[in-house]
Amino acid sequence: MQEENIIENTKAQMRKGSLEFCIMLIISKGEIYASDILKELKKADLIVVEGTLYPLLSRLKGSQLLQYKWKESESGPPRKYYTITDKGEKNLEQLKITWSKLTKSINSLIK
Amino acid sequence: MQEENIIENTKAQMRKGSLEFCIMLIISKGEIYASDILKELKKADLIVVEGTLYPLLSRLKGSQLLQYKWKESESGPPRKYYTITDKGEKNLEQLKITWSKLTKSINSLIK
DNA sequence: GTCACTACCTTGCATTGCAAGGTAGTGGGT
DNA sequence: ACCCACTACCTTGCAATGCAAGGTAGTGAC
Repeated sequence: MQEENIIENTKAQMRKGSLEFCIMLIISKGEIYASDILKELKKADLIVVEGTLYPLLSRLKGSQLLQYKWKESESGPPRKYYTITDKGEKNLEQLKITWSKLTKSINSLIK
Repeated sequence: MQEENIIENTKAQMRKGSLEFCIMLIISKGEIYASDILKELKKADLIVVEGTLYPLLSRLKGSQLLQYKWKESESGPPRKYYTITDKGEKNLEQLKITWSKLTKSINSLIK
């Protein structure tokens, strides 16, 4: 770890911590494919790269929280469109609760 | 990763992400030693173990965000009491901003 | 002197984000 | 027919780091 980058590093850690949660949130809003997930994350100031996203999507698929369908693109190679499963929805509800508790805990530490 | 423990795992990741931040917050409130930091974290529902805390404190010390003084205990071995440095305070202010932005981003995804 | 307790710290493993590099489909220009 | 740019998918290898487990040492009670 570079001495200069402590803040950047901790920032990155915070982001990492909520990554799965954020991705589940995005996909829960409707079918979407990887590149557009990256764009959504970027819009929310949560920088993520391909090498992070693809393995993560595979993991979530492997845990049956997500599923995908291949769809043709109008221009370019076909895309994997991800959607959330019932199991995924249930998990996501739990994660929302967890997130809410965590933010409460930390906000109480800040005060 | 065990299939059963997806929620626990993601919960753990969320906790990890904010660990450094939380520890800095706790120490910024006044000098404290490792075992009491663990108790504070537990009170805030942020479970951490020794094997995590000690290396982290060393890292933060190495980055000059923290400093410590040895103090005798009334019963038992001496303790390392940690305090935050000026550099640490500045970092912590940055981290508070980062945290605030992150929660806003994620809360906007939740809606 | 031994035991219990507290407090410090280290080792080795597993997870995982990420930079970098790889494969392949589509379509436009020549 | 060929190449090139673009998009989209995925993998490899490295480095960071949380954690279980185990280790060292000071204090005081019996």
